Parts: sequence; C-alpha cells; structure tokens
Amino acid sequence: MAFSKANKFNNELNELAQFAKAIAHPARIQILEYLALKNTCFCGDIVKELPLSQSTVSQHLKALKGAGLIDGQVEAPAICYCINEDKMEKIYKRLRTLFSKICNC
Amino acid sequence: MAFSKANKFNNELNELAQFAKAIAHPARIQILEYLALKNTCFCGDIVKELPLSQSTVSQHLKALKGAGLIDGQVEAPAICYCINEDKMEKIYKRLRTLFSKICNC
DNA sequence: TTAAATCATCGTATATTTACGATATACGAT
DNA sequence: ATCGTATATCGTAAATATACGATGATTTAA
Repeated sequence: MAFSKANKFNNELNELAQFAKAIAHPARIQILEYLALKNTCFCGDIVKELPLSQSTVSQHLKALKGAGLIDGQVEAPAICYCINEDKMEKIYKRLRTLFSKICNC
Repeated sequence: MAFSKANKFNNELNELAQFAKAIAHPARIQILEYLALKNTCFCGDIVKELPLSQSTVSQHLKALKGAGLIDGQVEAPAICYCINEDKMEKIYKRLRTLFSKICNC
C-alpha cells in the first residue's frame, strides 16, 4: 500500500515528499539537467541521451509533468519540454526551509 | 524492475536520487523534522508522534539510516536516533548544485 | 491519400514500497 | 532466572514503480 496514509500527514510534508519522489530516479534528474542545459528542449533528443527506451522515457516525462516540474508544448509533430522554473523555485524554498530546520545550512 | 538500470547512470545522479528516495515519504520527512526539533532523540517518542505502527516506523528509520541521513546509538534498552548533519550538509550542497543548474536559485 | 516522424498509451512482467501483526532480540530490573 | 521495556525483523498482502515492445494518435511531407 505504498503511500496510502498520505492523508494522515500535512500538506507541506506531502508536497515535499511528492517532489522528492519525482526526482527519486536518476533518469528523471538527468532529464531535468538536460532540459536546463539545452534551453530549447526537443524531446526526441532526451531519448537519445538516456539509456532507456522511448516508452520508458515518456513515462518519466509524464511523472515529471505530473509533479509540475516540467511543461510540454506541442510543436507538431514533436513536443517541446521545458522546466517549470516557478515550480522549481517554490520547491527550492521549501527545501531550504527543511534543511534550515535539520542542519546548519 | 524498479531502478534496475541504476548502473547506467553516473554516481552523482544515483546518489541524489537515493537521497530523494529516502525523503520521498511524508513520514520520513516528519521523522527528520522531529529529530531536528528534539535535539535529544528518544525513539519511542517518534512512534507516538506518527500515525503509524511501531514496526512501520522502525522500517522508515531503517530506510533513513540506510541512506545515511540518521545515526542510531544504543542506550539500552532504547535507541537514540539523531540526524547525521555531515551527510545532510553534503547532500544540501549537491542539491544546491542541481538547482543552480535548473533554475535561478 | 499514403507514408514518415514523434510521442503517448496499453498491456504485461517483475521489483520495490508500504503497512501491519506477530515474533524475536537485547538488556535492565526484580 | 524471569519479567518488562524498547526495537528490530519476519511474513505477508496490496499498491506503486520500472521497463519494454506493440500499438495508437497526431501532424507534416510527399
């Protein structure tokens, strides 16, 4: 029952955990870094960049999108992905708050 | 095959992903915050604090320990857990590097 | 209209995570 | 030695994640 007690924890905790989950796979971090590197973000390139099949990459993209970390824009027949910087900054603030509680950061 | 291709990604990515996985559950974040709050860290208190059974909490503690985020010291018959601040600071640096690549942070 | 290109989704197999109760372990106190 | 306390581990069930090939959808080009 992975995560079935989410309702027993407060929103801040759940949101941070949700973000952590989204980047809890090396492929997804690599995708984020790649998107950041190439400001223009053609998606087929990501598949070439990663040691994973197209369908698997698509799944990871969906996860990142679901967590709000990236946006996708149709540029037919391709899709242009890019980082949602607002979301990232918001999350970064939360992370900073967490770390300021936890250690001398 | 959750995560079976980890060897295909570089160490930095895997380590960050591993950390993210460790905090990818609200209970584990709450445990970290609780440990940070109470500088002295009696463990049975954590069970009282969380809406989870003793065995489940113990599992979460094991996960945090496995990721190196906390240490446990025997003070028979109890066990005293505390945050591994060195590890936390190390991870925080990595996170900063990641975010500096990804957004204006 | 057909073909090619680009992604998403479906179906499926396997691995991992989450959660709990029950049981085991370790140790101080009696 | 036995008991009580505090944790860990085992066994198990169910949910989720990972990965791939096959197929479907969409749009551009021929």
